[in-house]
Amino acid sequence: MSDLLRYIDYDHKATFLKMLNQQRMEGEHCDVVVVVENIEFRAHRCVLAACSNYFKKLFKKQSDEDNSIVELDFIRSDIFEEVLNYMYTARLAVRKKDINMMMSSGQILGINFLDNLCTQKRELTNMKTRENQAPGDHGMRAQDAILKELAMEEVRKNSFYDQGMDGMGPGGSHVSQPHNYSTNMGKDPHSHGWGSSSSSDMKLEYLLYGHRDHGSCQAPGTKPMDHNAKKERLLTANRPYGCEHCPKAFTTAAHLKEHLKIHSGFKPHRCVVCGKAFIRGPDLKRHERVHSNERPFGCQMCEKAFKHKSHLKDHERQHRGERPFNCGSCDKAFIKASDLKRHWNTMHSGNPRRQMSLSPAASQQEIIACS
DNA sequence: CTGGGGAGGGGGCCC
DNA sequence: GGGGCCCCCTCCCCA
Repeated sequence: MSDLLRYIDYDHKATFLKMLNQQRMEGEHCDVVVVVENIEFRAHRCVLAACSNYFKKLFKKQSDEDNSIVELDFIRSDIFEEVLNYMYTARLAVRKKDINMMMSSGQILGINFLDNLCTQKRELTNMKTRENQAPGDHGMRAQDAILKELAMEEVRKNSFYDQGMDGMGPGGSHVSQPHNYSTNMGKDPHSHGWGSSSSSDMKLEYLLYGHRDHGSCQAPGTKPMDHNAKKERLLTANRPYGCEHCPKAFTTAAHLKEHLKIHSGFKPHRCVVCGKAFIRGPDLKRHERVHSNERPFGCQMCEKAFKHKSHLKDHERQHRGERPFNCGSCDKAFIKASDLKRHWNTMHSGNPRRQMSLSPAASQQEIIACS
């Protein structure tokens, strides 16, 4: 289930879990029956709605007292069984000959990542065939597939909701009761906790793509620490909002949301000169000084000017003769923290007495994380 | 020639 | 969006 949750809009995840827990407390009963080719499949309404735009829209139109039987005639029972299995386990098993059918069914149901996974799987299957390898495990972990995609190409903008809705063509689907599929989908953020699709597209996107770089949150140069130990340490420091992808934790939900963008790999701010992309607008703005050569941070004591304010700060220490970064393993001192780090890595990294200290002038700052 | 350090530059990302 | 801190990379100088 945890893998599945990666694909659900961040804002909806809590609601989804709450509903699931509530249903568990009520005895694990499934509250909807889906009939396909006269075969009944029992499922949780919230699971279906969380994974499929089709069901999300469908259940939005129904009150809880409405019929809890849904009949589908646009999908094969064995395909639906696998789709259902995917919804509950985030594992997808599909025969090669059924990939197209699975993809079209996924489109109609508004399960876009299912479509992506089938594409991946088809390519993988073709590759295996070409390489004349014995067929392996057809079950493909959803996150692995997406991580594979991220490793192979840059992240493209891929509208999740829109494609899902477009896939539901007229006459392509119907259920036992009449429903108007073109109204109100996602427009009421309060009824079930499903937020507005327009405002959550970006969040959906990065959650859809999952974690891009598992090692990115580890401070460079630090000894790898156990993930749980790190998380525990961070969470105890009055940071209740922990990231589920890395050990970091934050003081507010807004900071966590901002941080989650890092894991998406989604960089909407692109430099028109060199094409380099950034997560944040201000970072792009700063980058543009590379091309414009604008140097807004001038030194008061000499003619020099800098593109980064922090560079000016480093530079000003030269004028003041400050060397606040002291090596704990020898008597060297440095103007810049990175110089100290480089020195320590080259001169003392084999030294078990791994210590660096700061002069009183810099003791307020936590300069370098060093295990 | 090589290694260590000074200094500038650019990016990541937390607050 | 801005401020700020930290990191790494690179060029250069010098012992």
